[in-house]
Amino acid sequence: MKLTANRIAGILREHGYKLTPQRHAVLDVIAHTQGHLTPEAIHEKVLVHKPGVGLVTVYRTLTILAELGLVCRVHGGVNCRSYLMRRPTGHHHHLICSRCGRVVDFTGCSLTELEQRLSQETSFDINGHLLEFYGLCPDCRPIIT
Amino acid sequence: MKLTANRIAGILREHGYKLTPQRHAVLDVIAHTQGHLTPEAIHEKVLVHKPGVGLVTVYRTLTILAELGLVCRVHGGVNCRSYLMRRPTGHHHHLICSRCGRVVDFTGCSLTELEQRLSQETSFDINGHLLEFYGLCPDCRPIIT
DNA sequence: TTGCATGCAAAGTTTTTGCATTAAG
DNA sequence: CTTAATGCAAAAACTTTGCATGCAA
Repeated sequence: MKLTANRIAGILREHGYKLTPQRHAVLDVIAHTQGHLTPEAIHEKVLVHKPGVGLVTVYRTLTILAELGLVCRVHGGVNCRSYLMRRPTGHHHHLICSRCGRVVDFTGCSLTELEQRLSQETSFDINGHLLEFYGLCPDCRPIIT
Repeated sequence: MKLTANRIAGILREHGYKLTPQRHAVLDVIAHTQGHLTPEAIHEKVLVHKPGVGLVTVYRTLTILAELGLVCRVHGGVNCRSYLMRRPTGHHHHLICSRCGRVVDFTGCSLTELEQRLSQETSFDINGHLLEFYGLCPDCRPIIT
C-alpha cells in the first residue's frame, strides 16, 4: 500500500500528532531519496523547498517518524545515525553501498534457526536483531578489476 | 593465543605505535570487562587505577586499537559507539543483553548463502556485514513470566 | 478555541584539534 | 636522541531543552 499523505496524516493523528508542512517536507525528502540521510543532510534538502524550517524540527520529526515506524534508523559503519524510508515490506534489512550510500532492502534473512541455536546455547531471551550488508553498488563498482 | 602485554606491544610497534601506560590501562579495562563500554565509561574506569589520564587519550587510543583490530566497535541500538575486547575467534558477531550490556560472541553466522543471493540479485560487490542479536541474558530475564 | 508544533536561542553532549611538554624505544 | 604520545584548553560537531508564538483541527 502506498503511503499517501492522507494515510500518513492518519497514522500521525492516531498517535496524537499532526501532519504539519514541516513534517510533510521531511517525509518527502526521505521518501524521494535512494539511501540514508543524516539529520543534517535531511535539513539541507528540506530547506531547498521550504526555507525557514529549523534543524530542531527535523530532529523532532525524525524521532516521531521513527517511533511510528514510518522511517528506519540505520546503524553501523559510519553515519551511525541516519534515516531512510521504511518500505512497506515488514521485516527487512539493508544492503548499503559504502561509497554512495544507496540502500537496498532485502527480506528473507533466515536467521530463525541461528536465533534458536543461540537462544539454547546462551539462555538469552532473544527479541531482535540487526543485520546490514556492506559493499559497492553496481554504479560504484569499478568496471575494470 | 592470549594477548600478552608483549604481544600487544609488538602489534603496536609493527604499526609504528608505542605501548604507553595509558594505552595499557585502556586495554586492561576493556579486557577485564564483560560487555561493551562507552569511551566515557572506559575513561572513568581507567582513572581509578591511573589518575590523570585524559579522556582525549582514551579516544585516541580507542581509534588506534580499533584500527588494529584489538578491540571491536559495537554498533546498533543505544550506545552506538561502544567498544569491547576482540576475542581471538576471528569472524564473529555479538549477542547483546539490552539490559546489562553483557556481550556474548558467536560464530557460524552462515550468511554466505544469503550474501551470494543478494550479490546476484543486486549486483552489489558485497564485502562485509554487521549482525547483532538483542535480548535479555539469563541474569536479566525475569524468572516469572 | 485548544493544544500540539515551531523557531530561536541557549545549553548539553560528544568528539576532534592545536600546541607545548613528556616519555617510549 | 628521535619521534610519537600526552594533557590541557579550546573548538567543533552533534543533539536536546525552554519558551513565547503560531497554526492545525
